[in-house]
Amino acid sequence: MNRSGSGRAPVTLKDLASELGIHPSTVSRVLHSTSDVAKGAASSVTAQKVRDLARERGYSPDPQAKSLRTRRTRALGVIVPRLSDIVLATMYEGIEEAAAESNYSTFVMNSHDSTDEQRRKAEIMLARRVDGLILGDVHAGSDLLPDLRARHIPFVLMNRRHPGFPSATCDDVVGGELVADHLWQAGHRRVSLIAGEPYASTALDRTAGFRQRWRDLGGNLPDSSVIWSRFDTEGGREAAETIVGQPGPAPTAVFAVNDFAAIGAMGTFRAHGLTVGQDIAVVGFNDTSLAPQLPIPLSSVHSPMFQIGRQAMLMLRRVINGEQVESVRMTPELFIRESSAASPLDESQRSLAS
Amino acid sequence: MNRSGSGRAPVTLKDLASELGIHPSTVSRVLHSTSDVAKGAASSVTAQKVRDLARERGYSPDPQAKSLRTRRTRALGVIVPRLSDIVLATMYEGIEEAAAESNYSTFVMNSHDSTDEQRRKAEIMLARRVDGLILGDVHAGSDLLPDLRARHIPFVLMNRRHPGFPSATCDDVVGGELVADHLWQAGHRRVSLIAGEPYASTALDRTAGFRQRWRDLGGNLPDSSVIWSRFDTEGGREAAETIVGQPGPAPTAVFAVNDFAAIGAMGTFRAHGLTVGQDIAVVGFNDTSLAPQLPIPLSSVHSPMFQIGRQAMLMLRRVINGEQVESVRMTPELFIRESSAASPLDESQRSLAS
DNA sequence: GCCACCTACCCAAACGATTGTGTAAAGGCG
DNA sequence: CGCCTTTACACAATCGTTTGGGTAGGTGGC
Repeated sequence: MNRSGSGRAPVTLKDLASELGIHPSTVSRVLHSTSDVAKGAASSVTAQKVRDLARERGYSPDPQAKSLRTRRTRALGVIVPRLSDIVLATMYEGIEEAAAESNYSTFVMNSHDSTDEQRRKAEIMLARRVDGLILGDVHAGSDLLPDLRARHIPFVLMNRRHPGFPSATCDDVVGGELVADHLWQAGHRRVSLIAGEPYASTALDRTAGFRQRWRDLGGNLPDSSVIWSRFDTEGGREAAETIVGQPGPAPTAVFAVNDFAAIGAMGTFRAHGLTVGQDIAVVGFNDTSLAPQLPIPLSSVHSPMFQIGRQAMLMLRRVINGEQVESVRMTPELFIRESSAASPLDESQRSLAS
Repeated sequence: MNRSGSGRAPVTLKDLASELGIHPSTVSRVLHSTSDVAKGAASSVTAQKVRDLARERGYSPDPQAKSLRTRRTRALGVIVPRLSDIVLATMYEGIEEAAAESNYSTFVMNSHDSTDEQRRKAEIMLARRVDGLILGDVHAGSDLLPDLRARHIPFVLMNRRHPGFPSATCDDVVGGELVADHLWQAGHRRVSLIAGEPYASTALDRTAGFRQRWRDLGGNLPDSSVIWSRFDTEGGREAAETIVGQPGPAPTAVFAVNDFAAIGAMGTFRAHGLTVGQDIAVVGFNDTSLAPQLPIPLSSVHSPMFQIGRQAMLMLRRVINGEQVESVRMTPELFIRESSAASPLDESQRSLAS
């Protein structure tokens, strides 16, 4: 069984020690410590010889042995709905970068936004003895979180927040407000929301931020104009289909809480003969790299996804070290592009145009 | 699993053994084996007691201890250019699914398509003592591969291939041919290629497949019509800019070897007043979930990304077990959509139309 | 000259599992 | 009844580190 992996057996502490004629523990202390333990461990001459030989032989400590002894794996578990969602993937890139800087490694798993899978994947991670978890897929009423806390497992939330637990997120409420301001100022009065999944705080907060601000501005936004949907293009398409099919005058603007839903919606509108940016304004969320490059560039709220990932990792590290942490909400920024640049036509123009 | 409220120290073999008044090794043999070693290890009565207690206490073996002894970590390393590329992310989902089925876990890292980082990340993975590597970012002239082979490290390639090494890829040559056939039959005679990065076999094969077939059909495709580019929207935009700016009659069709490059190109064409699908046909590659949902649905060659990921994982498992493996090339399929559905206008119609 | 204190190490016990070998008791056979 | 298998375990080494204790020999103070 051990055939193929046995290229060259990795060099161990004992190898180095016996080659130098000293004890493995001495080698360990020299290599291991930041010269505070090392000071008492060996003469500077010996220490140098040890370090030189270690480099020469390409010594790298066996992480399994180390973990066994120290009870720390320096591995983290990351659970996301799906990595093929560019938003989560970008956050993961932030995690990975920050993790690598602190000599952590990360396992990632997809939960497909199923609470069952979420729990199952978490248990797999814990069976691997990860030092902590980053959960990017928490659901509104999750009972996994109290459970993990009761078991004293270090974890932080990412992207979606949950009251009472530390999280790194975008300030989604503000994001929603930005869009409300923008559309109101552009002259829109009839809007619809493609609101996302009601179990995700991102969807709830963006929607809530928009609605509250819209009301404050004097706008009217009936419940029927808020369409809950999946986060992907297909979800956006279906929601747009619903919007188009609704009785009464069509909205002049649509806010989709996710770029992909927005893209799906744009497809639908076009299929119904509406020109996005003229007949109907569309605003997305996250400002994925696609948004500015679309045939009709998509207005979108930029959320610092990469930084959210980095923050989540840094927070988790502090939780692991027993520190108290506060949730962070990073500020979003609205980028207005062609998909929502024009003011709505008034009714007379509208009928002329068609 | 570890549902019991103990919270802190996981239960060990020794705990179970002392509670039952037997030796840890007996417990190990009972739990460890698929009743072939277990048979001789304990009476069926004892075995049952062990299994019951293990379940009750939520025992799960310490993977670090296990690895230390067995010299197998059941962890794999995956290196991709960037996980925020939906193509690679989808492949990773396939890997993860297949890995989970075989009780493997995976580390993923981004190399940003830099050979330096690629090597560095590989070393980090190996320092973690992964059982094998899946490389999704191999470059044409890579010297990392022979190096890994010389060190007897089990690995397979994914997405991109490299002569002499096992890989799981799409049959990109066939993919290119499909596009050539389609565009030729639709009546196009002047085409340009947005060819991708010349160090990626995907780009090379798709381009080569197209060019060869195009010539076989009697077409003419000068070198100047093949624009090498990045794989993202920005790359597609730039390439399209180049195409539009070239002297002589503009092409009636463009084949971009990647959906994102195609999307970027579509944006550029539109900005230049060209209607994609009428004035100019565009075909992409990979058939990402976006393609059919775009405002102008994008024709694209579907590559079985998820399956490629699964295959790569299964291949790696066999390599780890010392088996001989053959590369697999999975067959692509062309989906024709609005972006390339129409036949090109001939010159007279063209001048009338404008 | 004695004691205390460094210096520069060594020793050995963990950590939690796997696995080759040993062995008492039970049972079968002649 | 003695001998030889089984049966059903126990024992102990081992994987590579870390880490709390030694300890021998030298140095310095009084």
